[in-house]
Amino acid sequence: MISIDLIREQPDVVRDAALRRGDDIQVDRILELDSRRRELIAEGDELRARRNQVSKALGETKEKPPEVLAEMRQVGARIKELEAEARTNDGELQALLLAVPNIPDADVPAGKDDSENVVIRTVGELPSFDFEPLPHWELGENLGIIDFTAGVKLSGSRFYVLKGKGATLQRALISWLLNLHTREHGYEELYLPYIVSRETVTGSGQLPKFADTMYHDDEDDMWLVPTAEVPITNMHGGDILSADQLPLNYVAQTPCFRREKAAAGRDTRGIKRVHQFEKVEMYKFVEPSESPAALDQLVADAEDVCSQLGIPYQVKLQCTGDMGFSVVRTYDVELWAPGCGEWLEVSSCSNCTDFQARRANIRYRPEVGARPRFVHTLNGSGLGIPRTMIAILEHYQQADGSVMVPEVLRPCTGFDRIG
RNA sequence: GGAGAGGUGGCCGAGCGGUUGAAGGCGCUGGUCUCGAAAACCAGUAUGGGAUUUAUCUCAUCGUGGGUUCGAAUCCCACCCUCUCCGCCA
Repeated sequence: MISIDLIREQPDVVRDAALRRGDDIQVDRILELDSRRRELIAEGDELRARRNQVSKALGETKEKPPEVLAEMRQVGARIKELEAEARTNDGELQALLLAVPNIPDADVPAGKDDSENVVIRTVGELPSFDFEPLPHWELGENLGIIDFTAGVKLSGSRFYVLKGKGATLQRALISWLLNLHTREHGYEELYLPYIVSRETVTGSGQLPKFADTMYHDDEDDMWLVPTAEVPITNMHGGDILSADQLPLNYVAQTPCFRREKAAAGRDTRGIKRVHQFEKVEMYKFVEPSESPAALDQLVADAEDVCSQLGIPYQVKLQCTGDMGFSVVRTYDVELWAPGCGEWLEVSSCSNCTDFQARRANIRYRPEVGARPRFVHTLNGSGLGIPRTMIAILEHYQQADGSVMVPEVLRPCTGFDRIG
């Protein structure tokens, strides 16, 4: 959520920023509702002040003049009217404010979709094969480690089963990642609920706008997490942190549940886009002045994973049209998958500045006695597991159909080759 | 799931219709004292909204939402959460 002060002071900046993303927002209506809001508060407060004064006086004497009581009854009724109008007014205002996206950084390239994202750097040589590299869905089936039929049998399309060394490879990858981030990158590990309340899913911004992208339990009104970002953001919801608690760096591995309705028909082969997948998520709560550097660190941590896996990757800066709603700047990290012949987004690292913090009400006190300020939040995958598995399988495949395990994972897998 | 107890400021805890935004204690910050520290003493110490001549004025908030009343932390209703015991269970 953006600050109402910013819209009041610089409506054009906010409007133009939304247009750069391809969103049209109702700035004029927001300003109108905001000024009505203040009128309602002024009148209501005045009446409440009078009522408080009279009630106090009545409390001090035994006299209860009926005409005063009658007048106060009217004042009370008017206050109720004003409160009702304020509720409707604020409801509409809130809804419109929640639809205003964050302001992209000035140097973020304009563009309408991911085709206009800008490659910042490419690291590592694209491998050449003296045989035709296979896509992971063929490798996985040939090796008996990915069973698509079983997934469909159990749950339907976009579900799969990992078997044998495939399942072990995933488990090894997860523990290697968590070890790396906790031991070398300075993150604290969290184990989180995978099913969260409506309040939690609202605090991080998925509700109300993205309700149909999540799985939901009607009976208890609980939601399956689409990313660890949801519970982590709300860990400190409503808190006022002290400056010496910052920065907070968290890492958590969770499954992510996504209905993928909007992507019907896209990426239907393999495990690139599925309804349930594992992800290791990095998350930072920092002081505002620190957030640009924290974003660079997040990207560096994701890149370190790619380098250590020994797979070529590239870093892209998202253009305005591809950026998420709550971010000012996002870098994607993509691993090269020679079998499907494409760069796979395995991490998306974003600076949300105070946008999420404002919504989830996460503040800190810069110094003892100072007014609380909103923190800045950042998140980045480190990494998404299925796509990393794809890159590993396709990059390390051999002419005989087997797959070598990357060096760094071998202590965790206990084997160096699949097949 | 059943029975009971309870949710008050950073924490503990009083209050149970009217000078209570809230006693008292702890903590924290500043000061006095001290070579320094501790102790003691003194002072200060919530968050958010609105107005503003930025000195200040005002409103809201005692789990949440309603209700009663001139007036609610205090009474009534609903919901949420925590704890204890019983049941069930990985």
